[in-house]
Amino acid sequence: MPVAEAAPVVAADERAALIGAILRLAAEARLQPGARLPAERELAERLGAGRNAVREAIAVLEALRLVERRPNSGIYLRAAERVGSLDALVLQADLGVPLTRAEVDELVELRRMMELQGTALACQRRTPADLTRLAAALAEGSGAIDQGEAYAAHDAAFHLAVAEATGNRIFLRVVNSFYLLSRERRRRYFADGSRAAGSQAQHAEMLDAIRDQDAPRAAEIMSRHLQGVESYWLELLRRPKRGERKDTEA
Amino acid sequence: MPVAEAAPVVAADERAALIGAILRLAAEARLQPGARLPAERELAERLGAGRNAVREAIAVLEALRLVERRPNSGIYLRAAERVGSLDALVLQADLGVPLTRAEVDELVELRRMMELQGTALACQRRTPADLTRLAAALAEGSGAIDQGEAYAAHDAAFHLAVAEATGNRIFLRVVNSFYLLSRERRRRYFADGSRAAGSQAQHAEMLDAIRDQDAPRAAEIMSRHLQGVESYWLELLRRPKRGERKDTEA
DNA sequence: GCGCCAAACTGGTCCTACCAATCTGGTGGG
DNA sequence: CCCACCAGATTGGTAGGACCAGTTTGGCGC
Repeated sequence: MPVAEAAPVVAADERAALIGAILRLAAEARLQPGARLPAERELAERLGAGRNAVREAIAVLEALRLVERRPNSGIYLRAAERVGSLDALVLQADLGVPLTRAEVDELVELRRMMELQGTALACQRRTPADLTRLAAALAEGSGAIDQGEAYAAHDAAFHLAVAEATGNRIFLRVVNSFYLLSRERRRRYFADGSRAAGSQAQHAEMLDAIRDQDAPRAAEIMSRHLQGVESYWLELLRRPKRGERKDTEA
Repeated sequence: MPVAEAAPVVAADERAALIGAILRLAAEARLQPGARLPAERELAERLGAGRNAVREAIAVLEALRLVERRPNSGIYLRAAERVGSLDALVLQADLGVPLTRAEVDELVELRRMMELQGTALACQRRTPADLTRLAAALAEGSGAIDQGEAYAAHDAAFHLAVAEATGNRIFLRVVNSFYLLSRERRRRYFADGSRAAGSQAQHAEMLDAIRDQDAPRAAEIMSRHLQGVESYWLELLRRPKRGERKDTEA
């Protein structure tokens, strides 16, 4: 992994930075799953932090199933790439660790799968309250465009409103994690201001279809809608802009 | 190697218990999203723990997006039911907090959605290594039945092997979380030893279909396969056995 | 060469002491 | 009477010390 890399964009909290530092340290040491990490006291000293702070970071890593603490023995890496939590990825994204090329592929595929199913479900179950929420999200998006404000968050808000309209809150949680995971990418995507209007128009179409409970049409619109982002993401993978970190990571 | 379903049985470490205690405290106080939790020092005193332990617990809750810490201000509840992490549910399950009736409904629906899609994908992409893994998982399941050992973990292992055969590791992560979430239920389901054989037979069929890349057939088998568990789960909701906690929770 | 025990090490926990920012309440000036 | 302002209490954030109870290890004695 590209060592060092001074503060990437968001200077995540110092606490979060500690988590990142520990992950980085494990990566640099080429630790395999099952390997033991340095002892808490040593981590604290090496990272220039108190043992207390280190323990908090480790507790988080443990909750995300990246690490296992064995009392009186040590802290051990887990096989994260197989069964690590989805939120472990979200955390890494928060820390500025870029997604692997493969992870982006997978995320794109999974997002499409779930959004299509979600759209169909939303058509079937949307309540008046859902329609209100969707309309509100849409309106806020329009407002943002008119005011020249950042659109990315409003795009996410609309899609999450669709997910919420499925009535399945666990589904909503998963989709929300996807959006947290791709926040930075979305921001960059909509940095090109011309994209917001197109997205917004498709959202409007989608809302109509959902209101009419026309699942096939809604799914078709969503499919078309996703196409834009997907091709952007996959294109980015093909030739990363200079000045950006490569999307390679173990 | 069978994917980690390393059921610590008593997952309720004292540390984890602290997390549970804090959640319980918030629930009992009927705290709404946005409300402030007691200060760390007060939590420590009220729960009979050190501030240190409390802070670790809070750090985990924050990572799971159940809570937000505002420096020099306080700890605030977040709107967990909308955007809380999926792993927050896994954590709660580990702590022994039963799923809501609605959550079980949603989990059943979501699991079906994803397993069906996953089966189709697995048919399309399975590699020889995947087939080997699937066969191994199947064989271990048979072994467990012959030896009269608990089958639940082997059931999960096979399904996770299918998920892994999709080649989409993020998909695998999500499905894995589902399985962690329903571990206790699965254990109870297979406590009736007669169910293992039927499950095993369907797994074998499924493996055949995946080997033949016959997606429609594999999906059909999976659908039938899921039916059993689903009706069991939903039936449980209708009339909870006495002696068990009711599945109602805020 | 083997077995055993003590010392070192590990995570788990609590405590104290600060810091810096926030929030509060009261007071003094207008 | 009202408002601006300041001091003190409160809060999360962090460092560091001190134990405990197991585990691991290494060396000593047999």
